[in-house]
Amino acid sequence: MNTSNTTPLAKSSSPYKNSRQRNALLALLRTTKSHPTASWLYDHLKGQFPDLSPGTVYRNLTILEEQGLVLVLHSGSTFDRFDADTSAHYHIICEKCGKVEDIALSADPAQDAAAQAVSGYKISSHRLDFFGICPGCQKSET
Amino acid sequence: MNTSNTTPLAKSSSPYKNSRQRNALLALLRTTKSHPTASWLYDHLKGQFPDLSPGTVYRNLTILEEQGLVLVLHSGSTFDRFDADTSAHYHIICEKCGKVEDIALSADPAQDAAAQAVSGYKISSHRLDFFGICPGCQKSET
DNA sequence: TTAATTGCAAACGGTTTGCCACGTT
DNA sequence: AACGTGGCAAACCGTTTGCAATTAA
Repeated sequence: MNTSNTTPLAKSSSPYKNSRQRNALLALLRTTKSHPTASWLYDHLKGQFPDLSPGTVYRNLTILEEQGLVLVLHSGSTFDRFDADTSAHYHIICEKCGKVEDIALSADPAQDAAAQAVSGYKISSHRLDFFGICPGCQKSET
Repeated sequence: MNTSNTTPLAKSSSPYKNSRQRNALLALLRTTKSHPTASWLYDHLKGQFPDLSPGTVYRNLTILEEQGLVLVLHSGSTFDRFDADTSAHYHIICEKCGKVEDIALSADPAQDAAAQAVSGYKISSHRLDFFGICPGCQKSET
């Protein structure tokens, strides 16, 4: 048996330390339902952290995602959006202004079992996104 | 009434010409269900068009999408995938190897009406993607 | 004291674009 | 002839990364 005190810490693969920037980032993301972009988060955190760099925002978003505290939305643009609401819910995306909103349709967890049966995949999740024109953009349509 | 023969062609905003490269691109995309990337398409077309450039592939994929002949899949990677099957169908994505497959679940068009009623959006489509581990990757899991 | 985190700046990589010659109509 | 298209190369832009200094534990 191993009697030394140099025993490798069993799978302590993520020894995160506390970070003011990361805490503020998560707090900010939790104040909004607008599914902001990294650049929006960066701009809004600069008030608190004048020397903030984009790299810090991206690194921390990655960590928060690993921790399961944040979801990344690949909404179809060239940039990603982020969501601190990790409960099962669906989104609706405006094809004109690019806005991403939650949609009040209850998520159906049974879908995963059906998909698993049909595909042989081990399903972990699904996403359902609707595309259309939001009420505001409908008014101003040409 | 307008008797001149310089009448602007009413909204002829897309006077596409025929193009060997674009025809071959669509033909190639129609031969596969693997939802290939632009780079895969580029590599496979180089045989026919040794001087082919990536720009041509991207420009033509954009045109084919405008024409409704090709769908762009934002599967969560840094790059997009393309699908010449424009019928309503859903996808399943392997989180390990990145493969994208069609899933044999019938699409439900009624979803759009429900979403429209609940959101006030004018819905045009929805996408449903499942995430999980494919049979092949399950075997080789650590 | 150890190691995670930060800011900075440079690099990355998929995609887009300007330019001019070529192909299609 | 008119104009969409192709090839080439440079630009673009959101994101990632290497590095030395800072900060958390």
